[in-house]
Amino acid sequence: MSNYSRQNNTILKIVEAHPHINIKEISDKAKFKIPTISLATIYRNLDKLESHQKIQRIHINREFVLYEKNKGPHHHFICTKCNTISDLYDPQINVCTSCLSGQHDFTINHINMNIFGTCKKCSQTLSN
Amino acid sequence: MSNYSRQNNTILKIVEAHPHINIKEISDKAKFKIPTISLATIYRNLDKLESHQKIQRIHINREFVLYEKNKGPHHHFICTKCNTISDLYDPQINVCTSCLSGQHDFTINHINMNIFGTCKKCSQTLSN
DNA sequence: CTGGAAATGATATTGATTATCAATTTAGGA
DNA sequence: TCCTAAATTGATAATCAATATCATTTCCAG
Repeated sequence: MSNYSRQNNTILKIVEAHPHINIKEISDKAKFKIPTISLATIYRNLDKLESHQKIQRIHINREFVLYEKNKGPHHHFICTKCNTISDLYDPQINVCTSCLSGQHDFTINHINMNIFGTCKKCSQTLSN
Repeated sequence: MSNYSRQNNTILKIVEAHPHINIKEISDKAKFKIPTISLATIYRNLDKLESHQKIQRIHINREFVLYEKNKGPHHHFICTKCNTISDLYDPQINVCTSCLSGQHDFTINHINMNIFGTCKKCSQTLSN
């Protein structure tokens, strides 16, 4: 029993098929599969998929809103030259966050970390 | 020689006087000082102050855009119950970030970390 | 089947931010 | 002090992502 509509399944598959994807790209790909799909339906289903924890919405400085499939806790590196985004699962981060929660009088639900810099490829290209 | 306009100085003082402040509050306070000030002027000067590194703009999950005076590198804890924002200068974070930059093949320019959770006060209130 | 709930598509609306442009202010040299 | 060019401002229009509305369609449980 698929509790989800065709539109919903289509959108989920699209998000799952790309490491990070924005609304425009989701919309284009969804309309290729279902030409009549409405933008409102896309927003609605992205919201639903997120609240059902099938996908995650990530925000990079207001400029970018991207979706990715739920990969569990991780962080992002953004190259400010080529705008490439990489996932970071560095265990050091977890060590760090457990330190934090021990040192402060608050309980942590989740941590959102964006690391901005220059990727290896762009560093090499720039040294011309 | 103040290279800055009255509007600019007024806006800077307002931002400096509050730990974290949003556009609406800035606008209200600025209009109290300069009733004819335009919203466009506020946006323009906030942009200018940010590019001159007098203030920093922080983004909390697209919902909130806040301004704060330039306090150097730090991070934010957001209580999801009362929406209070606290600055974090934890040295562990710096240790962590230098680890990161050593372990990956990218150079870090800056790190944006938002920690979401429940503050002490709200934790106590909730245990009723 | 059938009726009510849920989801959709089309479109209008909202709200934050940016763009435009004429009018005003500012700073510096004659 | 006066004058001009550049910078800034205020008012307003335009943009754009996201949300709201609502009639229509789809989906199931009975």
